[in-house]
Parts: sequence; structure tokens; C-alpha cells
Amino acid sequence: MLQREKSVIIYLPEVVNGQKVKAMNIKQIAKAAGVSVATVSRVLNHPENVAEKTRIKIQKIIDETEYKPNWFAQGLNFNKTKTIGLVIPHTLNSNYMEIANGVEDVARQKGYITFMCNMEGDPELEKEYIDQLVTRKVDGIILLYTLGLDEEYIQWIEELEIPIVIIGENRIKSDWDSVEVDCRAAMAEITSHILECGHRRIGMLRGTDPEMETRSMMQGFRNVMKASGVRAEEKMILDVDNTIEGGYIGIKKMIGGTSKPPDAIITTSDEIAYGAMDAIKELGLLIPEDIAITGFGNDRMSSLVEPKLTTVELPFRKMGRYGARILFDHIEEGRAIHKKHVTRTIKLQAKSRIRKSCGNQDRIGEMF
Amino acid sequence: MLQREKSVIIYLPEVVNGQKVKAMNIKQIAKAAGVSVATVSRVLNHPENVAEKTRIKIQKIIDETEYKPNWFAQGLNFNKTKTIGLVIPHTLNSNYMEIANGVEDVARQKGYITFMCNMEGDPELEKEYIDQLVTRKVDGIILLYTLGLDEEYIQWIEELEIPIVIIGENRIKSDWDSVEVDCRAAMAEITSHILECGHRRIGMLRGTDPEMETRSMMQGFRNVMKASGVRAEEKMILDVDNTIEGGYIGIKKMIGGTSKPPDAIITTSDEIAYGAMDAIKELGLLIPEDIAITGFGNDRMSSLVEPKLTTVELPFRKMGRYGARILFDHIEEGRAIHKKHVTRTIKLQAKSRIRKSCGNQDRIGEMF
DNA sequence: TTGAAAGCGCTAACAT
DNA sequence: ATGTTAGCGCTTTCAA
Repeated sequence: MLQREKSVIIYLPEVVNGQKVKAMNIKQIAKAAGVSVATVSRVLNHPENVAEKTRIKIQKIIDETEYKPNWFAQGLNFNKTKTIGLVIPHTLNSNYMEIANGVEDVARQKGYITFMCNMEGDPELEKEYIDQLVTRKVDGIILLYTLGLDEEYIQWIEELEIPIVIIGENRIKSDWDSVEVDCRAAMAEITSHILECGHRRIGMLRGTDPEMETRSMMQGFRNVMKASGVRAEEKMILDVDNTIEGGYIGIKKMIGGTSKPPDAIITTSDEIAYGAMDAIKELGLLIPEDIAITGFGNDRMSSLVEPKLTTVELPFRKMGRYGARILFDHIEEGRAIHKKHVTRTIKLQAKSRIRKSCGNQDRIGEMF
Repeated sequence: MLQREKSVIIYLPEVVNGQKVKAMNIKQIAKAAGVSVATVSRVLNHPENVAEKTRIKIQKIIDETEYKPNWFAQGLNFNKTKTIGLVIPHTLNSNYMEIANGVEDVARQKGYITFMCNMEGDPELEKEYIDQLVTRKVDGIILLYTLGLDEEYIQWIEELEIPIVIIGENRIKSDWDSVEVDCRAAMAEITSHILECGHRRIGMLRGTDPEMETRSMMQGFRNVMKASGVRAEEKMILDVDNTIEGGYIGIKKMIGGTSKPPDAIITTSDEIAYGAMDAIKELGLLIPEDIAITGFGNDRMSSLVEPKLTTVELPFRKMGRYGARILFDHIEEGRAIHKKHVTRTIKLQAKSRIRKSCGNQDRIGEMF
């Protein structure tokens, strides 16, 4: 074999018509090694079935030439891509990104890469992205706080038999697995705390983002109010945009339209709380002396606003990890979620972070 | 033709061994339409070359069966994926995500989908992700604030002839196209402003994140200081983590170790400024009366902290859009960035946002 | 242990 | 205008 005598250059991609061919293929490797393509394929996929000597020789060439099997050709045979899709409502929301990071933690560890698709708040994009992911043959899909899917679409996707799991409240289809946070309980806890602090006239700013679990939160809120015998004043329960501006406008509306301001404001997100605090200060009222306030989410800024915001810490990263683990369970067992017998819903607990804004006297004590 | 008489059910995926075959393929479509696969392929790729009658008949079947060409098979032929890769240092940094959104704006409009890869601050992951993207045959790659690439790797990737553009300061390879922000000028402007406000003892908290362009910022800072004849006190120029905590610790260190506190603190990021403000308040000093402070980035919280933070607005979304446009220029012209003659570097200008924290008296006037 | 060859689903050159 | 067929690069069955 002449090439044995030559230097490594003989393995380099062939030059055809003066143009360098992009990359090695299995045929070239086979030729260089003096074996058939089948043998090369074997060292790639079933090395145990190749004689050690042959295997080493071929492997050396593979390493030296940095040969990588063609993605499409492999896909055509395996019909697997080691890729998952992740559909996200907004990427500017750090809560979602934290969940996404949790998903990636386990995906990466499993050798998968994640297609992150950003809906940017447009529910129309959800289907479009799922279509794209399906076309690209992802091995599974995770939907964050989905809700734009209609019956027909769901049925279509189920026929594809692709594993899907939902992170966030699962409102669209009861037999897809999901991981959720017990927002009802969390809001109940924070409401109880507000009452314990002695506040009685409670205002509520409720975000209207479709993906937020404000319905559960409202249940938790009302349950506690009723159980405590404190009447919730309906005109102080306002629907607002789930944004800083939403909170700001909400307060202006609420306090402008009430004879007496409330003792405390409960909100369904830290963002709303930030805007609300801004508005309260503008009205010349003190927090928490005149009005106490709570957030929801434990945003990274919540301990830096003045006063530090009492809020609820949600286990976002954990949600992502759990969701991904469930997904990989299904991928590895080669079955779609809806093909199994039981639906798994994991419900994680949130944790109150008592700071200064709620007027609490005893339980303060966090630097950040 | 018997099937003409039957209902649409004849187009449904064949049932083999009692198992439903996953999806239609081109052969089944051809059979159902009574034509050859070539004709079906033609209506997919060159419909103008098919007789109207035939085309309509085939298209109807394609629509009814929701037939989608196999991704891998098409890829094997076209060697194109309508997919780009985007490598990001952190996804929790909303600035980066804003850039990413800009990239997606144009990618989506062009019918491309974006693989978003999150390095989570680990430079090691950068190469790994690029490898993955290359393996998956993306048509182009955008690197945000890259820096972990060594000479050898760069050379390897150039041989692949895949279009690459860099968003953020391009420090690794002078002939890849890039879009940058003129951070030197922006920091110069903010420094001038601080001096105009009458401050003379200036402290500086400089973030050490490798991907931040703090070097340029420092140049802008020092240039202005020198030109104004104000001596920069070196012991008040501190390197800190580019985090809220970093800013907090920085202030404690700076003011603990100086006989007299500075009049003003300039920082290289809003996050650092937030932490710094927290620490300054803890020391019982007033902002801006005792110490003025500036941030950098115009984070969404910068107008909500107390007092509102003077900072620099960076055109993130625009950066993403420009970067993507350059990338698609190359993709559509079918040439890799380094194969062209001129290197394109777009330099965008930032804009100061003067608020209350710098002690400015006149130019205040933003609600958010 | 290895090789020959069929086939994965599609495109396009060539033939009709 | 349409069909036939040779690939694209790989895996795997079957035979040797």
C-alpha cells in the first residue's frame, strides 16, 4: 500500500477540478484504510464487531481526518436527531429563561442540543414553531406555558407520536405529562401573611398574561380571604398587563377611584409590583407604612428595589430539569407521551420570601 | 383507476403489519396520483414544469395527506437547512436576549429558524456548540461576544466555509464581519456628563466579564479625564464581578479603603450599579447628593430603582438585526465571510439616558 | 471478521 | 410534460 509510506496528507479531502471537496465521506475513509464502507460504518456504530487491528487502523484515519458522518445520511437511517425543541412564550422573561436553563442542564448532559423557539408573546407562532420542529425531526418537544393549541392541532400532533411535555399549567390536553408549580398554595400563603401583618383592606393587581396561572392564584387568594372572614373588595381587584407599566397604571386607577387607599396590594408578578411601587411613591405614600405590597416570582431585582419586595420564589430551574427528565424518559423508552397509561403531573412547591415591603416586623432578614 | 372512485381514505398512510406507518412518502403520493415520483418532486420544487392539470391533482393529494418531504432526504440533496445557529454567553442577561430577538426578527422573516445555544458563561462550551451546529448543517452562525476561539479552531472553521458573523467586539479574527457598539464614545459621553455635573473625585467599578467591552470603556473614561485635567485616582478604579453582588462588594471595598468617599461612581453595567447603590444606601449616604452614580446598558429596571439610574442605552435589538442581515447576505450569496475581499464592521452609536442618579439638575425627564 | 448490495426518501440529469 | 434512473452518504442484512 503506497499510502502507508506517505504522510497524513493523503487523507485530506480530495481535490477535484481544483476545488477542495468540503469534507471527508465514508467512502474516502474506506479507501484510505483499504476496507469497505461497511467496515468503517461498523467501527462507528458497532466497534465490537470489528477486529481490533482493523478497528484501530480505521479509527486513526477517522481521527486524523476529523471525519464526521453526514448528519442527513445518518438521519435518513436512524430517524433520530439527538435534538429537542423548546417553545418559550418570551425570552426576555428571565423566569422562562431560568426554566430553559434547567431543560438545557439535562439535555446537554444527555448529549442533546436544544432548539429554542421564542414566541415573543404571539400565540400564532406556537404552531408555526412546532411545525418547524417536527419538520426538523426533533426527538421531543417541551412546551412552556402553552395554550394556543386547538383540539385539531393537538390530535394531529399526537398522530406524529412525538414525545411532548408541558412545563407550566397544562390547560390544553389532560394526558400530556406536565410539571407545574402550586401557585394556589403559594398565593394562599402570601395572602395569609399579609393578613397576619394586620392588613385588612386588600387590593389585588392581577396580570392578564394568558400563560400566567393567575386563576389558581386568585383561588388561593379568595380561599384565604373567605376563611379569614375578611371581605375582598371587588372594586380593588384589577386586571392589568403583566408588566411594569401595567402595575403602574393599575395603582393609579385603583387609588384614584377609591375613597380610601387599601392597606396592602397583592400582585401576581414582581413586574407588576415594581410598577405599582413606582406609582405608590409618586402618590406620596410610604411603603410599607401606608401601603404594603407583595410580588410573585422572586425576580433578581426584587431584593434591590426600595423597600425590598416580599415575594414568592418559584423553582424555575427545577421545573426545567424535571420537565426535561420526563421528556427523556419518553424519548429513551421510545414512546410518545399520550401512548402511555398514566399521565404524570409533577407539582412543585413555591417558597415565600418575606422582606420589607409587606410591612412584616419579624421575619425580615435577607441581604439579596 | 380504482382509487378515483374511493374516498380520501386511500391516501392515508399505509397500514403495514397492523401498524400505521408514520408518514406519507413521495412514493405513496406518486402512486396515489398515478404519476412518477419525479413529477411529485417537480410540483414541490419546480411546479412551473408540470402541466396544470397534473399539478393540481398532485397538489390536492399533498394537501389532503399533509405530506411533508423528508427533512433528511432533502438535506442530503440540497445540503441546506434553512437554519442558523446563535451562540450566546448567557441567556439570563436580557441584553443578549434582546440581541437574539433582533436576530430572530430577520431570521423568521427569511423563513429560517434559529438554534439558540447558551454557553452559560462557560467558554469551553463555545466550541462544543459550534461543533454541534456544524454537524447539524446550519447555513450560518452568529457569535455573540465570542472570545474563546483559538487560532487553530478558527482556521478549522474557516475551512468549512460556513458563513459566520460576530456581534459584539470582534477580538478573535479580524476578517470576520461584525457589528459593534461604540462603547468608548458612550463611556466618554457619560464621563463628560459626570464632570459637567461638577463631580471631581470619580470612582470606577469595572466589570471583569471577558465578553464585556470594558477595555474600550476604560479608554473613553481615561481620555475624557485626561482631557479635562482631572486626575483619575487609581485606587478608586476597581475590578469587580459584573453582577449586582460585584457592585455591592466593590463599593464596600472602595469606600471602606478611602479616607474620603468619591463624589461619583461610574460603572460599566447597570447590574454593578444596582449593587453599588444598595451598598451606598447601606453606608447611610445619599444618591446623588453624597455620591452620584451611573450605569451602562439601560436595563429595564434602571428607571425603576430609587433614584432612577443615569445610564447608556445600547441598541441591542438593532445589533441583532444588523448582524443577521449581514449573515444572510453571505448565506444568500453562497460565500463564507472570510472568502470575500473586505471585512465589514458596523459600529452603532449608543445614547445616554440622563436620569437622577448622576446628580444632574437640568436634563431629567423620563418616567420609565 | 469482512464485503457486496439493498435501501432510507428525495432530487435532477437524461431520456422519451 | 413526464418517466427512468443514478446518485446523495450512510446503515444493515445477507453471504462469504
